[in-house]
Amino acid sequence: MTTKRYTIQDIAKLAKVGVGTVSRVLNDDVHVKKETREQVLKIIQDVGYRPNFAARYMKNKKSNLIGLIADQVATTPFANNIITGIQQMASEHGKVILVIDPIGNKELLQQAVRTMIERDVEGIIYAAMYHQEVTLPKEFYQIPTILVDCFTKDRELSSVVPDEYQGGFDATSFLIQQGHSKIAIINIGDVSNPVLASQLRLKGYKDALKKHGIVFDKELVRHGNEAPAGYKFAHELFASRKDITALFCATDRIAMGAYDAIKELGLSIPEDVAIIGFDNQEVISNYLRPALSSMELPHAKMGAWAIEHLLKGNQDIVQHKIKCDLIERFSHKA
Amino acid sequence: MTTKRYTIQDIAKLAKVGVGTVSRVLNDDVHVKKETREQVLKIIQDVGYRPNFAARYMKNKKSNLIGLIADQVATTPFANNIITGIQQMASEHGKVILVIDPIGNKELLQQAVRTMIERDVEGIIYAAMYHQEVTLPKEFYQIPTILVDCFTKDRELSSVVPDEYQGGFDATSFLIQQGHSKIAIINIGDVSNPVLASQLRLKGYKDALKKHGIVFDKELVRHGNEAPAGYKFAHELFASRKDITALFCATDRIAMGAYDAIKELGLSIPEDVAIIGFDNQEVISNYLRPALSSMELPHAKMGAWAIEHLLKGNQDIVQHKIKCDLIERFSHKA
DNA sequence: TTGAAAGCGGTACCAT
DNA sequence: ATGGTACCGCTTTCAA
Repeated sequence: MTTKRYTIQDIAKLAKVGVGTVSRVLNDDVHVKKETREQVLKIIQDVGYRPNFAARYMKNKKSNLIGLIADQVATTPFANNIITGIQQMASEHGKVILVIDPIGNKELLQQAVRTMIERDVEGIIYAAMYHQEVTLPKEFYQIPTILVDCFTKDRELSSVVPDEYQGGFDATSFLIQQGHSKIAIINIGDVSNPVLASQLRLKGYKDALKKHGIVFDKELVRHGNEAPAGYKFAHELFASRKDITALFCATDRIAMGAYDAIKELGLSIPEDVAIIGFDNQEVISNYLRPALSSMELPHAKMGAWAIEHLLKGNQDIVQHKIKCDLIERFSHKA
Repeated sequence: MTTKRYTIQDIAKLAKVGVGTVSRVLNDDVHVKKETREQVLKIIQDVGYRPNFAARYMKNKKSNLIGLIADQVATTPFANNIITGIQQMASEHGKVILVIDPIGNKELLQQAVRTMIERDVEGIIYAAMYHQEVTLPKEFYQIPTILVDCFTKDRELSSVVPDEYQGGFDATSFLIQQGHSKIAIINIGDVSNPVLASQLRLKGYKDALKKHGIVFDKELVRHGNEAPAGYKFAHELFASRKDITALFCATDRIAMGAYDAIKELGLSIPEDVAIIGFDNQEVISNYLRPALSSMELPHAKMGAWAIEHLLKGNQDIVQHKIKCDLIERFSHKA
């Protein structure tokens, strides 16, 4: 296996032409006689020759490489979506992706950027596992970088994040348009130290209420994480307040827990209560009974945007937000 | 931005030494006077010089690159696990990963291998989205390749797959040891045209029964896909056969549907029925109430094995199976 | 239309 | 311990 690799010289010799000529046919240069071209092509075929990329690079200095630093992909259920968005878009532009996961380690991160710089990537896309502020080593500032689902305090690196506020606003507005006015919300995180997404989604919720003249009732909001919180708070909410007819869960996982509680309470979805989730984590939203309508976190779109912005070559730094769309399923009336 | 890139010549000039010397300090060669080294190092620091990888490669011919072709990552909920397994192991060996997703397209696949050959990857890891037979273009055969979660008919490429049979066997044995003898199974796929995992898991189930002297009862087996099948068949099963005390679901998603049916039937997990899933798809198994015990598909381990086998440099082709471990949670009695 | 040769940025060998 | 230089595989310019 891994037999000797042929070089352009080998091909030239075999075809009894100069290396220049071989190079020309490789690059579809018109200045090659038809027969010569065919002859060379045949030999290339026969021996299975492939030009060496590094050698090419030495001349033209185009790496066609994009670095993707995806922190803690393992624990990120959405990672595939962003990787796919990036990868697909990149492929269309003839680019190839180098991935490194520094698994939350500062040193590995530093090393990752360096590796990428050494390989002369045309840019780096740094993706966090959830919408947050990050601090990055200075190397990032010497090379075109796009942040996905995160941003730096100094705002000197371009970023693309979901529009959490709009998501919260639209989810709530949708419920209101469906005729609901007593809309509870189980938000993510801690009231005292809320994550960004939490604050923004709640603000969207409040503003939607206000816009429709519904007074905000703080008894209707809870904060917690994951399915157990959804379960616990849905129980609390529906036990204490019989007037609630709709529930907005800041996470599909929270909704998953809420479903259990609601069913235990003998309430029916969507007849007695309408539910909207957030994240659109398909394994959950699609398989819940009834399937859960959810605000989609635009991971693939963020990835695609990142690549496009990178390849545009425009060095302006921009902070871009992408809309969260409501994916309608069956957790509310039509 | 992207100011001129310094070369080793620039550094040599600035440090007033020869390029050889700079190269030596870069490679930690001992034959450099301490002061000279420090001087050079300082300049490298100051200007932020990083050696060009391609130029290095031209001499030593080591790409330190591994190609990962992950087909349809987007639709594969486990992709992160295998990517992580590979990526982490690779990093430890100083390797870097080039990822391409041919999204199920033959032509893109062909192109992907070529790109990888051009970049002189040390090997390719091809990962499928679920355990299956695949047919690969001939280029794969000219370069060290490891197949993850799949294999070729000719068996001339090394592969690593989960031990589905053992998974089915162990899951069933576990239930039997818990005192169950009426164990239903909702398997994946179609009876008439079952996927490999389906056949193997079922065989494991049957053999475990036999080993413990329990006669196989074909009324206790169903075939279907995803949560809706789990829901439907669990209803059927428990309505018609009151003697069933345990259920083995060939997929956590199937179990998810089964949970709903069982709860609707007023049965309790784990008191009335014990359940074991398969795949250990954490977003589901972890968040179901009660959390679902499940046979883990060893994605990360397969990825790690693939890299290790690749880097061992041993060109023998081997078909490797990895054990599926039972991740115990709360869907059965302790 | 084609061949010869310089040069990309490193490494390593040969002198000194 | 250090500098000079050939060379890695390719592209491109120059001459023929």
